[in-house]
Amino acid sequence: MKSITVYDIAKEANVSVATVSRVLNNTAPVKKETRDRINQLIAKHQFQPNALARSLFKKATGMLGIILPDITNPFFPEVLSGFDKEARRRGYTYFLCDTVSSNEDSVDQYTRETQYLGVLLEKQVDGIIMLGGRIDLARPQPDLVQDVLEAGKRVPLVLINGNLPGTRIHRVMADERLGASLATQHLIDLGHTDIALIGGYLGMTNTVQRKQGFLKTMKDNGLAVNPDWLLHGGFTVEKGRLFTEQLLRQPVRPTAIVCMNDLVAIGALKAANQAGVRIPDELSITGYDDIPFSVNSIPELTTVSLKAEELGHTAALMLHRVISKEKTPLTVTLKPELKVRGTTASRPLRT
Amino acid sequence: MKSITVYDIAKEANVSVATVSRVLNNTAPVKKETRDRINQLIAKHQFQPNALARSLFKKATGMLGIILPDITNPFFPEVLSGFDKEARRRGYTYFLCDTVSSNEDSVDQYTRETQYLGVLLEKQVDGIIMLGGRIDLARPQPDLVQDVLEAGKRVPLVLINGNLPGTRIHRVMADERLGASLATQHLIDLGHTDIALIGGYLGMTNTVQRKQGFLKTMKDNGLAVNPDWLLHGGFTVEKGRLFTEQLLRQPVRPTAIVCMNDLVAIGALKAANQAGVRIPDELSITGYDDIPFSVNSIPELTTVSLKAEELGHTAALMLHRVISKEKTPLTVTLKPELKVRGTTASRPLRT
DNA sequence: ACTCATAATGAAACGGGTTTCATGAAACCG
DNA sequence: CGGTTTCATGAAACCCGTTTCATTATGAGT
Repeated sequence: MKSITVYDIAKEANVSVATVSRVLNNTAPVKKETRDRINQLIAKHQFQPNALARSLFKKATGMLGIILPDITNPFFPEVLSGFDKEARRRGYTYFLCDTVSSNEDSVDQYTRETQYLGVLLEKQVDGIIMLGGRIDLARPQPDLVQDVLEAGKRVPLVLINGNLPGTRIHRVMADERLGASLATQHLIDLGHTDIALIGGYLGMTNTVQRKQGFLKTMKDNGLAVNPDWLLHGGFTVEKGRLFTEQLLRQPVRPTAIVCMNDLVAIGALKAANQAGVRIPDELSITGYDDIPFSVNSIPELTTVSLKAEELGHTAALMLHRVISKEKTPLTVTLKPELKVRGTTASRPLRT
Repeated sequence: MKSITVYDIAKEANVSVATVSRVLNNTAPVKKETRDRINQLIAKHQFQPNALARSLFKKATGMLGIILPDITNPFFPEVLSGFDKEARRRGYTYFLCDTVSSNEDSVDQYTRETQYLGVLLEKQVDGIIMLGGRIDLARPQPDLVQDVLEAGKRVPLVLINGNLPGTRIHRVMADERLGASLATQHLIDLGHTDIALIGGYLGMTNTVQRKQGFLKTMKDNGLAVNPDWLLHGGFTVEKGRLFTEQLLRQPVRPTAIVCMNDLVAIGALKAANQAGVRIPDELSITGYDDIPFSVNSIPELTTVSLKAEELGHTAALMLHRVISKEKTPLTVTLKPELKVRGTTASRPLRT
């Protein structure tokens, strides 16, 4: 029941706790004979020093926190996996804070993020990763921004896909405009002119930026955008299906759809399938994120790869640098890549 | 830089630290006037007590650990989400320990699990969830089992889908035999007699048990099992595809395939698709796990639902009960459910 | 006015380590 | 051989809260 301590070891080895500590951390020379005796006792009792006590003194815990919206969205495990690898390699453990899964009591997400920030601060984590794109300008949340900045002053903090321009917060971002542009240009190159854009929340930075990329590319190619073909309000499969059904009901149908993420694209796929519209012959679809599953749809999804793992990996590295006061750039922007697979094809001939 | 402490507050309020502590925890009456003064200072300085120091004294940290194989496998985020909800509701935070993602240095998974056990113990977590089914009889790992038992003696520990019969470790499990039986019987009821079983590792408990369920059901229905149609050695999409290609190459093909998990089933779907075999008309396929994506394949996957979220949820609840010394059964077994969707149909007529 | 219970508060111990400072012993050096 | 290092080790302070114990102030009851 009662766990054993350095004091117990010290007493049994007939030395001071200081000596035991020195053996544990190899921080000063100890006579071989003494060291052996202590090590033996440590092994015998399976003694493990209490990390709380150690951290309390050292003012470093080796613990990080990562705040993300929803582990159930397959994009995030990818990011997390990249983060995990790097964090682990550097000897950190981390708290996972899911702001959506845990949201039973209808507290809004901003509040939840702030709450977690507080909890992590209390736990004395060495650093925090925030992931989301919820912190944005389109719908500023002064309190949260304030809290984040405040937290950033108290503990190293790295934002993934978070937009907080003009601040001194470290960030790693994906070039959203470029990504959307890639997808759009690909479709245009295939001859498409009637292109829809669906999914996302206009209150979120990523959505806004992707939309900008889409619009600019259309404009640069001299193409008109049909306002009825701009459907926003969700990132789920279900929404994707709904939006696509809506598009297919219209008198003039687009020949291609740019989706705000892969989930929405899957929804589009399902709707098309149900309506008997053949993919990609009659309708081209692009996704966004390149979640692992995008290669498992039939046909395989053409999508923009955010390099989710790299995002997480880079953030972890950056955070570590900040913690250990190494030099590191304030912002790193990752270039997405277009993965051309099976859901896009040349524009069908109009009947 | 230097964070402020109860001492700073105490000094500024001209009281003892004891009084500040009492205000913080509302643990003894404090004169209103004094309390207000202290609260004001706390607000002013945004003071947050150091959880390390508090935990050190209280011998309770409010921290849990969850060890799982691979967050990138879509089954685990589901479990995690269920766990997260409940843990959060009870005021716990938790460390996530991924034994595969973080496995760069080719340390085997058993070792990694043991390592994490040690780390979590050091960090003084209040309890641990282990998830996996890696701890098994088929391929006993005496060291790990020993370590787990040892850990279980030191800290409350709940196993999800872990097999450690005859021990006093708390467990929540899915009835694997029943699940496999459900899928198999469903196919038999549809008229199938030539049924293959693919995927999984024979060294893992879940695989062994599912196989037992399959074999028993076949036998109970007086059906023969073709040993060439029992293909094991992996849980991935890729493996599923390989196995299915192998099946399709055989002179006599099965008319139905029971897959060890949804990923394998997706692979089977892809292989069939590529080979021009229509699903479900020419070949029926069942999955296992009911990952969120199983409703997004085309056609939607018939699968056995493990109720992953409930698994996580139940484990969290159980762990909490153990921690707070409430009574709780040693083992809870969840009954899986068959979700009949689009990949199974009546046996095709033999040509 | 006089107990007695209760409120209000401070001093000090405690939790389990790490580190600084001081001291004695052994080793090195010219 | 005396002086300077280096080795080896212990005592005590420190990290930052919580709790126990003791003491004084306040109020109720008779």
